[in-house]
Amino acid sequence: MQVQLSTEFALHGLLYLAANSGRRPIQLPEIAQAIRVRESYLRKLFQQLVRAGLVDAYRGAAGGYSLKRDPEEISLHDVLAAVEGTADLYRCYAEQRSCRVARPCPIRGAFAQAYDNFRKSLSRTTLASLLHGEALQSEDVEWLHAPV
Amino acid sequence: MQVQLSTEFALHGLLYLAANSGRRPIQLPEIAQAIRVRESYLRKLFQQLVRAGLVDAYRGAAGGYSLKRDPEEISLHDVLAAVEGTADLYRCYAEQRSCRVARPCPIRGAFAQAYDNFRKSLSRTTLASLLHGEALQSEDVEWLHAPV
DNA sequence: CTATTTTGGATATTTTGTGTCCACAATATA
DNA sequence: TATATTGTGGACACAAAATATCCAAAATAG
Repeated sequence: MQVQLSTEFALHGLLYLAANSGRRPIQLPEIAQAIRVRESYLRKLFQQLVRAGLVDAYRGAAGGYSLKRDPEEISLHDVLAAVEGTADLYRCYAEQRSCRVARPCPIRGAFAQAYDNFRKSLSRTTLASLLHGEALQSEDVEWLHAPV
Repeated sequence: MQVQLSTEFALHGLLYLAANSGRRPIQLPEIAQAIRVRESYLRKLFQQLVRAGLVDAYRGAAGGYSLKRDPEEISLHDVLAAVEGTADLYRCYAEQRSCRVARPCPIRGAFAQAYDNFRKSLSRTTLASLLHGEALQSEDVEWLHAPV
């Protein structure tokens, strides 16, 4: 049970967009270079983020990406869900094969509740709080801003 | 991010042991049949559970497996940890490549806290509470008892 | 001793995640 | 309108992890 690397990169990319929301659309090569991920890979990732409704994409010359919502409105959970989906944590494989555990299944229930707590906790952290949160010194945000 | 099938099966196996803790060691073929998992697969799983200290194994004729601790003392989290390990949920891959996010990393911190909530929640459910918990009707436990 | 039962290692198969490429569609702007 | 630019979607290759099986060897009850 681990968060995918894709989620980490998506997060870095989104933070870069959040930190540079003044300027309008930012091209993929710039984002890729800033967060040190290969362009070809990040390209696919951003397609997912667009489909998930986290960023807007603009085609053509001077196109690029920008956040669709305010950084305050995009939580860690939103990003995780966008990249990795929202399937149940506990698959209950046995159920499809006439599992005889009680209905409603107490195992599934326990996992669902724990997962819910997890997601609630993640929902409390947003791109904005990561950028200017308590844990982040102002100097540390440097890297997120565009190169001169 | 999903709980592995192995964890589900381990859980079923352990519940069977818990429900039959009166009789002493129970052989693998019986467990496998009871929870409807192929013997060869469950065998490997139980080796993990032994190494993790959740069950005792007895070799030789009349050998088998039994719980090492009381069902009240084995939580969902114990089982999950035994099967899937206890690595950090968020790997922070970028850190190994000179990530410039702040230290301590706020992303890692947020995930760690959420994961902690998740595990705390799982720790509150034990084999015992699954067996005679509120959510489980007495009749539903039938299947966990040895065939006559 | 002997029959039984778990062990540990090797290995095969399937599924999932990671990573790349390119023809095509959309669009700003000259 | 022509052209250069930028994202899209699909296909594909590769790597890693999960799932699954087998068997010779070790341990032990009787």
